[in-house]
Amino acid sequence: MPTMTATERPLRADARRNREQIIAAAGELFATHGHDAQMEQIAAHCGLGMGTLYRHFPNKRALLTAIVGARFQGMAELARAAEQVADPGAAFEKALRDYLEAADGDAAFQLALMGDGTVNWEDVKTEKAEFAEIITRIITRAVKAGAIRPDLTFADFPLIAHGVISTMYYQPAGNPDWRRHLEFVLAGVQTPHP
Amino acid sequence: MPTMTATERPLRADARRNREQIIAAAGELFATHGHDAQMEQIAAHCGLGMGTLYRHFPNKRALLTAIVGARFQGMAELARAAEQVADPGAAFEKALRDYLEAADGDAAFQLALMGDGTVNWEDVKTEKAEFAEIITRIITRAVKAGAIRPDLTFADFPLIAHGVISTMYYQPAGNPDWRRHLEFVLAGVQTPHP
DNA sequence: CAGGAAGCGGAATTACGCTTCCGATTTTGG
DNA sequence: CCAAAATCGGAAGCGTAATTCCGCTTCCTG
Repeated sequence: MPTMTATERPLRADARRNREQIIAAAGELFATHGHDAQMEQIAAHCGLGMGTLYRHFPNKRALLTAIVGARFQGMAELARAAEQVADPGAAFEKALRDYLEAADGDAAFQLALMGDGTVNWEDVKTEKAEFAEIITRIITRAVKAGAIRPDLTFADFPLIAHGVISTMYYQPAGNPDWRRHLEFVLAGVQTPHP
Repeated sequence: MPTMTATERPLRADARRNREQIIAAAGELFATHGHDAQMEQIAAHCGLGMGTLYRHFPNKRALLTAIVGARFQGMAELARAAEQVADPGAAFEKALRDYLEAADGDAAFQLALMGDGTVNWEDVKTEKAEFAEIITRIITRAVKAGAIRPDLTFADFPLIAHGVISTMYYQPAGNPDWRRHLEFVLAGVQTPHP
């Protein structure tokens, strides 16, 4: 029950402020340093003490999970936008491109997407399902239109995306190799010629 | 100067035995547990003490590097075999397939190939160069024969291979998803149709 | 087969980072 | 403005795993 907060009085003003600061700082530091970002760094970055940090998030994993949840909402947003593209093939391509573009530069999100064990997926179930649903629709439409391999399913989306993401992750930030990698993958996903 | 061992007396018999045991055990444990394999586990697995382990390898990184070096020699062997295939396109495909097949099930080698920072590449320069040379020849030949994209170079080999390897690594061992991923990648690397 | 160099064992040392604790401080409701 | 409740700060506690140290043992040479 991640967010079963029915009868809960609103946070005290300072607490809300701090919580936001924490999420912002942690998002930034995790993006830069991946899971190696330290709790102390994060607290310091906000000018807060450890106690405060731990009052808001019981442990590092919970903090990371909260951030990944937020990122996923952003992804769903992007996917919805891609869905608006008229051409089914172009819509799929945009969805994939935007997804990767969004992951670029965010080491912790990359790790999370690749499936290292540092996120409580239980607590992001909803956000993830929302995203999956949209992508599924996009893929189905593109397949029906004959724009991409007919055997492509939603399960392939993480597969191919994560491959490209690993190129991002294990390369110095800013290295553009992954875009070339993406071109190969996109070519491979096209409807094969006879 | 990694191996500038000119005037070096041969290891004592027991020492040589132990060194081999260490490499074997470490190779196994790193394969199974990745970089999380512990030095103590490795020592125990050989029935040796920590001191012995550290006499042979000054630290964990050196041990890992030694093992990756050995693996790379194996890779070069495989690449040479692939080069014997008459059809240039098939040779390339075999080289890629065999490379990945060899990495399957070896978590530490996968990490190393993806480029996490746990290997001293300096100390494996030779083995790596040897491998690169062979793969370069294979790619050049396949390009000339028109079997694969004309813009493909050696630099793309790690790129596409590592994408697939990340699917291996971040999936429970034995999961075959990466083979499907590989099919996409192979399709994407083919000469594009007009 | 004796002497000494080369090796070995494994407990103790270090280092590092997450997490906990609790007195001090700030906010809020009346 | 006051007292209770909610928050905060940051030093101390812990667990983990690499690495070091050094007295003891085993192999090799003459």
